[in-house]
Amino acid sequence: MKELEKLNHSIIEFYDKLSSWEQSVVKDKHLSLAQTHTIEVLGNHGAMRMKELASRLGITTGTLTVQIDKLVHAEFIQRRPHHSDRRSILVDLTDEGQKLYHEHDDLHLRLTQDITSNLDENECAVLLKCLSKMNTQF
Amino acid sequence: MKELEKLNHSIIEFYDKLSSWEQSVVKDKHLSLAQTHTIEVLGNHGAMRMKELASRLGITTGTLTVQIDKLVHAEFIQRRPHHSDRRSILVDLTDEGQKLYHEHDDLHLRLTQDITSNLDENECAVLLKCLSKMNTQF
DNA sequence: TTATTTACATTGACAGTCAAACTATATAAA
DNA sequence: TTTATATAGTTTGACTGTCAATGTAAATAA
Repeated sequence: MKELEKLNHSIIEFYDKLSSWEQSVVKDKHLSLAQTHTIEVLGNHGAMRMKELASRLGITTGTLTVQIDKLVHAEFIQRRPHHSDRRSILVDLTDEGQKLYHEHDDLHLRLTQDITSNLDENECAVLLKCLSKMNTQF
Repeated sequence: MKELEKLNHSIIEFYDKLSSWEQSVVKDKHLSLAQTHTIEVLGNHGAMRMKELASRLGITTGTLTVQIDKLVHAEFIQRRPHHSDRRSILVDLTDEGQKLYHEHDDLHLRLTQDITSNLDENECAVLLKCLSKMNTQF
């Protein structure tokens, strides 16, 4: 039980620190957290409908519409018609958006490299296994 | 290098899932994420000055003032004079606020229990060690 | 053909946020 | 001591992100 509490505390601390890191990273650029997250999801999963994107982001389509308007205006995102459903719209990254996504992804990778620099090979392997198991268990 | 990318991806996924979980937890109650976080920090560290609390939350004192106003009104937080500096104000949880904090903390503990249920004893130990190292490395 | 459902957009009303200006107190300099 | 500067917290104005409710067009079911 005591061990579980330590683990719980460590997870919360880890989450907080990641959160601060992300905040400071986006503040350095001229992007908001919400916009970055939108670009992140599109970069990870590719073009998708508004409905699906909103669901992945955990926001309503109304909110997303406004969000996408801004990102289209900033030329990071483009709207395309859906091939079979004329009600739907496909949202996708532009080349500029892709570039931004990869820049951000690189920052993440560098962070991961930094914070795992004190872990040995076995620890890294176990950590990855634990994270995978936890992610499926969520 | 490939292993590092997997780790990076797992960390991002873990962070996203924790984020969604927290969002849904606070939505179930009638509290905002920001308010919950404020109560969390005060519960973890005890009474502190506005300045320090704002810094820990990563917001300005102006923003915090408004936030605390609401939480004082909701009777989860109280303002107290600072013993030696009359410019400063100590912010602290009320009994009601403490109760709320423990409720939230319990939810976190239960989540940790859930997501680690498929890890064996050794994995848990290594995970804790990795998280601790990563937290100090940040 | 009509009714219902679905996808997205629009609007109005709030939180949360910051930067800048303000007040009161503390600290340093003259 | 008196004055200047720095610090803690508050207030205000502007902006973003958010939802709920409503609207519009297209798809699907009756």
